[in-house]
Amino acid sequence: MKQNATLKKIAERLNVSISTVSRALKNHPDISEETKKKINELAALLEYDPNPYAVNLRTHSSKEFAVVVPSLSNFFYHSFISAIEEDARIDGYTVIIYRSANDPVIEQEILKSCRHKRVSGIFIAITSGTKEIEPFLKLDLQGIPVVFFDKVPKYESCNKICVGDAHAATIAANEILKKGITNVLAIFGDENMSITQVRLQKFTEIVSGYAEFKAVHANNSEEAEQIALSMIPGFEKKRFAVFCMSDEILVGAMKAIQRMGLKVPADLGVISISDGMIPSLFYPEITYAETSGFKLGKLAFGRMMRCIAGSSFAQTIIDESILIEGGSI
Amino acid sequence: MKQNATLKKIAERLNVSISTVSRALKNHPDISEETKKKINELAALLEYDPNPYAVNLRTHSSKEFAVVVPSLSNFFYHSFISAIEEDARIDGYTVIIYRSANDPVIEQEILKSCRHKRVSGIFIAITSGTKEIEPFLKLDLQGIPVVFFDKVPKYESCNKICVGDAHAATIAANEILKKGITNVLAIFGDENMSITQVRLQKFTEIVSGYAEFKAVHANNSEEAEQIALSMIPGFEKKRFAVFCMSDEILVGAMKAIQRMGLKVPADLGVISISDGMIPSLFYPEITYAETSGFKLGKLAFGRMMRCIAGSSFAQTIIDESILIEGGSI
DNA sequence: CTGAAAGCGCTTACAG
DNA sequence: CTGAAAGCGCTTACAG
Repeated sequence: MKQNATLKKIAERLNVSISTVSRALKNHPDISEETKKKINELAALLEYDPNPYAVNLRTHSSKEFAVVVPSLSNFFYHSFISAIEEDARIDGYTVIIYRSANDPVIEQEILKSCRHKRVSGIFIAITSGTKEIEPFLKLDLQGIPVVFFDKVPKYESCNKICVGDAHAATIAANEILKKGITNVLAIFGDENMSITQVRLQKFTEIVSGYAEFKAVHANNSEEAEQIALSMIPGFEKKRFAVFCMSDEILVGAMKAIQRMGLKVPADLGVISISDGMIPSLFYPEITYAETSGFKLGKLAFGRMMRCIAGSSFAQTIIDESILIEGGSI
Repeated sequence: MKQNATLKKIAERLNVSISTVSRALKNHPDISEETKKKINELAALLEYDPNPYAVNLRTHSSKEFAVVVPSLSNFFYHSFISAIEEDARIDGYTVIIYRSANDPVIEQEILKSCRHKRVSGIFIAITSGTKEIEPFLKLDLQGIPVVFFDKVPKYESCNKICVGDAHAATIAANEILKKGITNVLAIFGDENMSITQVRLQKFTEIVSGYAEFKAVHANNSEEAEQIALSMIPGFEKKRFAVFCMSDEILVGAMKAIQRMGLKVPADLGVISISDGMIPSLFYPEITYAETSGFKLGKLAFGRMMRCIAGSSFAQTIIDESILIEGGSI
């Protein structure tokens, strides 16, 4: 088993002190060019890399961000994480990803682990069962900034970066009206989720008066499929569209549409709110109001860096959506 | 900013030595029950938790596993990681997830980071561009076991846990013959991946002689779509099926099929190898040979624990698949 | 320009 | 049963 190089080994081989090696490697101005040169050469040869545990123990900083998500198999979070990683790399931070499995107990354990590791900051989408937010605030007080994203607590004074639900619903609703659709089946998710409420309210506000529409709720793909199967036949197919609030709903609705052998967009239009992965699986691709995980990640990272720089002013940032046309409406 | 409790603080408050506190907290038999009791009580009160950096610096072990995957938005990896986390939790290990973004350079950086952190072990699905495996073998020599899964190198003597590619291909091929299909378009992935080669070889072996078939390669969904678009029209639609080696291929093929307005399974059959997420998005659902990430994770973890226990005997474990019927063939 | 020394928080062989 | 001491690998104020 090959030993890792240490400052001590380099110092011994070169007959200098450990301090000098340490300084030379950090390009400290005190050290002569000559000394620096020979130290850096040997370090390269030995593939020296500082032991992060020792560094952390000394400096109390880890240059490591944690991202905590309920689930990984989610294109939205994936894009979010990509954005964080992209920016973190530039600033010399490492990103570690934790999965809470949507379990508040596991979430607490992860938090504890982050605290002990003194991560530089935490990006987190909380579980649907997360009740207490004191542990998060405590971290903030200990100097570990917490930036909530997507699934955020209701509590006011914390850093939150969210998808603009009202805006996304507005975009989708406007597109429906613009296309001259007059009959709409709008399928929403779980009635208790705040994101459902916001999307429903805004959508209704815009569409009502201009189109006949029916709003229904489905708790999962199967329910959405059943609803679509039973309700679509009742609509006059002319100038008719189905609006799906989320990917989950869209998947169910599309199954029903395929099952009934209907053609999109000839027989009916389809429009949804999505991050774009699921809509791209169909032909024609589904038109959607984009909620971009990537953009959200960029915003969150910016906020985080400002927290680290000392801005303790909690702030809510909301990301707006744009319409991505896919030919389904 | 609240300070974290340390052994020293507890020792001072209780007028005992640091050594005693350390031992009491580990339930060392030398320490009297009485002393243990008061120390544990204060530790609980102060929410003492050992500084992992200090522990690691001393003991050279982290009780932390790394899982490295090319992508997160992948149901297969998600199930794999769930299985690892489930088992790791039981044994007191933490799991950290790294994303290589299918970039060999980032993969190397992650490896370096794992080495410096002296993780207890690494589970890795390599990138498609990974050429050198010495860095992995070096880790193994340094006492950090590496268990490859799913995307594994060709090199013989390493720990590999794979989907039973030959078996999955066999199941799919047999189902095709069983259904009386005589014309097959088989779309495979990147020719350089060993998984492609194995699946292609086995599939060919079984189908040839019984059906007319054409095997082609696509490096991504778009290529698969183009291939399907250009080649499907050339086939006699009677008793014809498309075989897709992976989800990526399936997505492309299904887009082409929808685009051409063909009906599944009336016009043509479709069968694939998958973990089951993508096949369930269509109607009818796609029939597939199941490769379970969860089962693979359980196998990989078992192998890892045996490595840690000292079994240096490299071993390839293969997980077998089963056929999940969806009505597409 | 360079080095000796202290200390981050822990573990553990050694001594008593 | 308990403690003093060394040491993991690093950084940095202090001294020269």
